[in-house]
Amino acid sequence: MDSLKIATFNINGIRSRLAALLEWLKREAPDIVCLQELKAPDAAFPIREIQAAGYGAIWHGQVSWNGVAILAQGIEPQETRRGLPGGHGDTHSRYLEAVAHGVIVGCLYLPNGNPQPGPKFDYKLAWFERLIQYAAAHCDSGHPVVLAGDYNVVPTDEDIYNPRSWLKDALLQPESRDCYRRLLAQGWTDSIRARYPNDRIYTFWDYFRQHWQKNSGLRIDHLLLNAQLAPRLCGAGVDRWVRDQVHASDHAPTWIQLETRDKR
DNA sequence: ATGCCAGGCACAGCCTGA
Repeated sequence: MDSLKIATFNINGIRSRLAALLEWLKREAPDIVCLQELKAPDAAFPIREIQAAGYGAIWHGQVSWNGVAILAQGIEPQETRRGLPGGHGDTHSRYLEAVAHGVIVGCLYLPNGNPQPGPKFDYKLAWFERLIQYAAAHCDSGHPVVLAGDYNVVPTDEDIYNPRSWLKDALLQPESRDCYRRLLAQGWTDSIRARYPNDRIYTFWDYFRQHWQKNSGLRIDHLLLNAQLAPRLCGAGVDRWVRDQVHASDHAPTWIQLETRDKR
């Protein structure tokens, strides 16, 4: 291969969306996939079907909510972490990390945080602080690292169709955006924004009010690259056709391509 | 200010999502 394609996809229920996942894998053939919102316990993860599609996988499920997985084409991802450090008593399955195809891949599902203010928003910010602290070491490690997932943050007003009706939402709060900025300031590259500095790019369209049909979207799924990987970024996109299918997830797969050999 | 759709589970209305 001359490039490495890494995707993140909030699948919103892997059991309800398995056929869509398999069709997408077949058509787009990503090398690495980060999945969020499995909404299934570990025993219900469809590993057989995913292996039949040519992917190895690791997963961290949970009954009803959350759940993350990492898929790798043709190989078994080598798990390096399950859950962020700290967060005593945090039972949510929201972080999984592996080495695959020569890169360290962190797959994350950041808490939504609504309603705010309130305990759920406090949990979101506390989780974000744990991520920021953990990511600092990764950023400067000298290893190639990508942190991909559903960050549940709209970074700026350029990342939403119209902020007016979302001003009180946890995804747009100054505290949430400040956490995201501080994470980037460690030295991470927001690869979609780097690749499309002036375009409206959305990765999520809620099921209400015909938002998909009107392209009233939000950009909340992000792939962050550290300094070892950023120079290799050579492509990015959103597989909008997946969102257009009947019975689709409210997110679309979001992906980047990395040159296999470093350009520097 | 709330509901709007949608998935999952106590399979009947909730809870959660974003």
